[in-house]
Amino acid sequence: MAEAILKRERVRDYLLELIETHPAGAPIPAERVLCQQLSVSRPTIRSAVEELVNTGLLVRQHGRGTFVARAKITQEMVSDTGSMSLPQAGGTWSSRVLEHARIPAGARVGRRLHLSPAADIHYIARLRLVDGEPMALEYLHVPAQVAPSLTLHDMESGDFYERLREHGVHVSEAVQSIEPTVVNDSEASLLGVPVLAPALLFERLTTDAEGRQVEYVHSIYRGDRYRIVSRLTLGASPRNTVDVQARVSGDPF
Amino acid sequence: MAEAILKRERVRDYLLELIETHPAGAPIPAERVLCQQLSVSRPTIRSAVEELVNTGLLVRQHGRGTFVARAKITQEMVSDTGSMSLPQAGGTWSSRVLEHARIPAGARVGRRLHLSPAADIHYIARLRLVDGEPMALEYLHVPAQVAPSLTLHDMESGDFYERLREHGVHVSEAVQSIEPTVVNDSEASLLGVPVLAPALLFERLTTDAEGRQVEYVHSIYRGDRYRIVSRLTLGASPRNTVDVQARVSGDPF
DNA sequence: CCTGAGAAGTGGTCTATGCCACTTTCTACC
DNA sequence: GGTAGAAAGTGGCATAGACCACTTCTCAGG
Repeated sequence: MAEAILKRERVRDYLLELIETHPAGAPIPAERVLCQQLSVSRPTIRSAVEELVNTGLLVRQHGRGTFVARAKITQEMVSDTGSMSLPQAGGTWSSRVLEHARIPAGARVGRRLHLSPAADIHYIARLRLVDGEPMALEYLHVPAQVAPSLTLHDMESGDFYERLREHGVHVSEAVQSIEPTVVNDSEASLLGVPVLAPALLFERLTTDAEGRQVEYVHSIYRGDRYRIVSRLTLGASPRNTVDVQARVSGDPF
Repeated sequence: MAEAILKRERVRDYLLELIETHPAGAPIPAERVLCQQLSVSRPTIRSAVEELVNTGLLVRQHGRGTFVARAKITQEMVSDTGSMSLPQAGGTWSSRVLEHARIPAGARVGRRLHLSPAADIHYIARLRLVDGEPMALEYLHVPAQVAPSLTLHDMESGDFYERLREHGVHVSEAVQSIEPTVVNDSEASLLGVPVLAPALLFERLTTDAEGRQVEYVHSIYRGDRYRIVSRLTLGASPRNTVDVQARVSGDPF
């Protein structure tokens, strides 16, 4: 499999170099200049620049130029397309399984899933990382009765709801709550933040087409790395509606 | 701000029509066909399609075609009030004005409102209560230049955006971020919670139809009394919902 | 000295076109 | 009948060029 060296990627890498070596706010060469320097056409340049603008590394200003963004670490906002999961920010997500078992639900989880505390559930605890850095702790619970043959591999899969569908469970809706909290000792050490650091507590209860509770997720997200951003528009529609607009564009300084 | 009818937007709207009228998984016309139908060039088509792919409404498959995405995840924020305000929980809301002045913006607020730090703003700090019990602290900033004759009464009014409209300011959109934090000494005493208690920090930057920043709001909500609840449904159309997304930020304001 | 008009440079949009890579379908050969 | 291969249709990448909109700077004219 030879390297399919795309010009667009070559340009992007070149720009990333520039971004790293230039201070925030510094201008990068004009698009027409880059064309000559890299021997590619302007649309190709624009495509590469656009990608970096979307990820927040560059800021374009009409008539002035293109500049290195103020906060270089800002990542792109991603709308999760297929699977109904927690909102995921840009970067490379990975996860490490901390614990995995088939255990009784217990009182708290049992109440949420409308189960007897003695009923078995599939349980998995994961540390979720972005670019190798801890981002969140996630505790997933699925009643054993709902999907008896669920495997660890199923629960680790990126498209978990697809796997559930293969087990005959058709997810239909979920109620999610978000509240602020602070991390305790064990959470702090797993996430690599100080004890009592601010964090977001997500809870999600998912229901299938037959009205059964099929999943309860409890997550702790690092407050210093995670933030919820929403864009509200007042338009023709009667409510505060917004069509999926992915980006909150680059913050001019 | 006149309509600068961009072809790209025309194509996008046309595609949105198709997406709404076609079932999930249905193919949309080939790019070269769309070119003829809409009398635009293929790069323009591709640009519009790309936007919708990024927002998760379409799926492209090399060699096969472009299809309406299978399931869109939408997240509806429970917000009872019609106007574009912070989500408000049940109960009787009231507020107590803590401070009110016309002062220079200062560096932090100035940067968000795109003003010189020396530019005047209307400033009001309020303690918001629910059923007589403190719920949140709210700090509202409006550039004096935008609405020179704004009064305290205007800013205290329930329908603040309606008052702004009477001053010739037509609010059009806002970007809001939510992150976890803990309260400091003064916040703690005002809210009646212990120091370091978990809280939610809301920030909202509002823009008017002319693209001016017209309002910056900074609020601290008690974590023990306030929680965001959202209902996620699978397969619904994104209309009349608020899509919440997230981003990683290394430089929180 | 100040001011305003224009030049020059920037990003923003769009066109017309070519070729490549992948998938599906149909056909011709065995 | 089965199968390999060509053909057709799709999206993926890239080019060269044109014109527009906005910003900044310069310089002539007051």
